[in-house]
Formats: sequence, structure tokens, C-alpha cells
Amino acid sequence: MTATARERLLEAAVEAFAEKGFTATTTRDIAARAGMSPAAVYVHHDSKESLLFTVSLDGHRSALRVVEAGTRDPGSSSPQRLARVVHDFSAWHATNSRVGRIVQYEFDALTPEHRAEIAALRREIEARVREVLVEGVRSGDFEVADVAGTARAILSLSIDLVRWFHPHGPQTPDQVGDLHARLALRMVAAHRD
Amino acid sequence: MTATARERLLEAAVEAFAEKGFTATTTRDIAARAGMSPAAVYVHHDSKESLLFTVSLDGHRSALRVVEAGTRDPGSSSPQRLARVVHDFSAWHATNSRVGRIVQYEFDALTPEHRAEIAALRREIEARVREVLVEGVRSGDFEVADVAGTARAILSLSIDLVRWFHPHGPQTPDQVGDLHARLALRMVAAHRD
DNA sequence: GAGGTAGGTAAGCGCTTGCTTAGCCTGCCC
DNA sequence: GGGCAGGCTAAGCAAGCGCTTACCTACCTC
Repeated sequence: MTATARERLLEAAVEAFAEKGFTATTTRDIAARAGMSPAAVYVHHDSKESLLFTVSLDGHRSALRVVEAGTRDPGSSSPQRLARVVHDFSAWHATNSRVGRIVQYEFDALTPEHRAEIAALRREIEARVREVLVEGVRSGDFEVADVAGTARAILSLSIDLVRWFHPHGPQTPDQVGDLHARLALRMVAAHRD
Repeated sequence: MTATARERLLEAAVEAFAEKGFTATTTRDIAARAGMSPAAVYVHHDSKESLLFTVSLDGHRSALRVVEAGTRDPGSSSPQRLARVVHDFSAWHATNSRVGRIVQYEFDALTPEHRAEIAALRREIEARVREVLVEGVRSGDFEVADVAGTARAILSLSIDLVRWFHPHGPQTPDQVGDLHARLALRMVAAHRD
């Protein structure tokens, strides 16, 4: 309610991009959803692409924060850490499925410079998950032949969920997170869950 | 070389859609890639959307054929069947990653009628995988609490691969298929792989 | 060689696109 | 109460869009 015009435009862009895709969304559509004239978009943002970049950057930073919080918990075992990070990462995508869909599917619509910046955040997320797997293998909790491939597969569970998850569907983000956490533990052959 | 004009236009559309997305692709671009004038598109196809539908329908039918071949193999055990269907489905997506990307990401660009037709094929694919899981649980080979959720998660491995798989990357479709098959067997807690 | 047909094109119609420009309105400072 | 800055808009520009129309050409049939 007390959102600034800039924020209202961003929220309108999220709505529109998630619903119709980046290229199919017009700046007039974004302005209308924010209750403003077409020109108002350019008072607060540089271009349509910069709206996408802002949404994507905020989204990735938020997701990375979730992953970092889950992986660096000091008192926990490797299986506990893996379960938490997978649960939280999936729940994040379920809760933020609109932003998640934009972030995943509209990556190619970014300018090369912006794309590179986002790609760095993605590599960061993958690296954190690989670390958990490596630690678990070292401690003898996990049994993983292909760490990089398994990390990517685990992330696929969370990421692909934005394709089918519906916020008003039968499952809650927490339930999906639980399922994915259990499946991930099995994928690394954790001896106990 | 001996491809008809209709086929050359379809191939050009696959190239363009995969590279830039459906809405960002122009009919002029498709025509140029096929070495023809803009109007030629409409000699052989009804509309830009009908090009997408044809690509999507062919793709889904081909993928469904792979799944059916893998699941109905009569002499094999449930773990063997699951391993084969997951391997083949992932390898299909790796081999056809361009078509796969179109099929997965441009679903919303179809007309409601076409969307419904494609959705039916998708449900078919999911149902086949669920069947394998149910059989495995019945025979005591698998231990699965949430059959629908686990089936969806297994399919996520294959489907999400179109987001990152590169045909000239280090991995072959067969290798990715092997990894995913092993991970799927672990997800259902198959006692032997 | 007349007539039909399949496969193609040049030109362009009506409309929409991202974005700009020129200026208005409101509130605040002195 | 004059000046001015920031938020916003009406109007519109140049370019590009999907698709159509009117036509041309090469080849087959009888």
C-alpha cells in the first residue's frame, strides 16, 4: 500500500512477465497494471530490459541467501545440511514461483553484461550445493560417484518445480520441500534420513 | 538436402524458436533461415502459432514413443524398466535439446485448443512413469511414499536438462541418461542397481 | 499449345512496439 | 507570490510486426 511508484512498477512487471513472458509483455501493459501512463515506466526505470534485470537480480540474490543460510549452519551434519538446503531452495521456488519462472525462463532475454552477472550468482548456488556433497562424501555419510552431476540433478528438482507448481494447488511449499529433501538424501545414498 | 519446403521451414522454425524464443522470433526470420521470402511461410503453414504447434506435437509424440517403448518391455523387472525409461527419456531430451526447450518453455504460447492437446500427451507420459513406480512398489522392489510426487521429480531430471545441456559440451546424451537412471533408482530405494 | 496447378515473390496494409518529447500540475522554499 | 524541482502524462515517432493480395513462373496433362 505504501509502495513507491518504482516498486509498484516492478511488481506489475513481475505479474506481466510471469503471465505472458518477457517479449510478449508490452511496456503499456506494465504501466496499466501499475495504474499509470505508458511513459511513467521510463520515469523510474531505464528500459524494459532493466526491469527484467532488476527482478532477476533480486530473485537470484534472495535464492542465494537461502542456500547460504542452509549450507553454512555450523552445528549440523552433512545429511541435515543437505536436507535443509534442498527443502528451503524448493520451498523458495514454490513460494516465489512467479519470480522463479521469470528468472529461469527469461535468462536469454537479458543483455550479455546482465546475463554474465546473473550467471555468476547461479554458479555460486551450484558451488554451495557441491560443497555439501563433497563434505558428506568425506565424512562417509554420502556415496556419490558424480558430484557435479548429482548437484545439478538435485537443483533440477527445485528449479523445474516452477514449471508446474501452482500456489493454489493441493501442495504447500513446505510439503514439496520435504519431498525433495527426502529424495535428495536418497540420491546421495545417505544411510539415515 | 531432399527436404521439402515445408520441412525446411519447420527446421528453420525450430532453430529460431530455440535460439530466441517464440514471441521474439519473426516470421521473416524463419523465412530467411529457410532461404525463402516472408510470404513463403504462409504457402506451407497456416500461422506462426501453427508452426509451433507442429513442432510441439511432433516432439511430444516422439518423446511419448520413447517412454512407451521403455515401459512396456515385457521380460524386464521394475528396476530394469525404470532405469531404461529414465535413461531413454533423458537421452532423448539431450539429443533433442532444441526441440525440448521449445516444447517445455513455449507451451503457454499455444492456443487453448492446441495447449489442451499437448497437455493430454504430457499426462500420458507422467502416467506411464507412475505405472512403473506402482508396479515396483507392488513387487517389493521399490519403496515409495509419494508415487505422484516422485514420478514428477524423476521426470524433472530429464526435463530440466534442456535448460543447461549443450550438445558440444563434455557429456554425451548416453552419459546423462546413465546418471539419471542411477539417481532415479536411488530415489525409489531400489535394493539393487 | 491451351489450361490447370503447385510453389513462389514483391509490395504493402493495418496495427503495435519501445521509447521520447514537450509540457502540465503540485507542493515546497525563500 | 515567484521560482523551481520532481512526478506524471498526452501525443506521437520510427521501426517492426503477422499476415494478405495480386501476380509470376515452371511444369504437367490432354
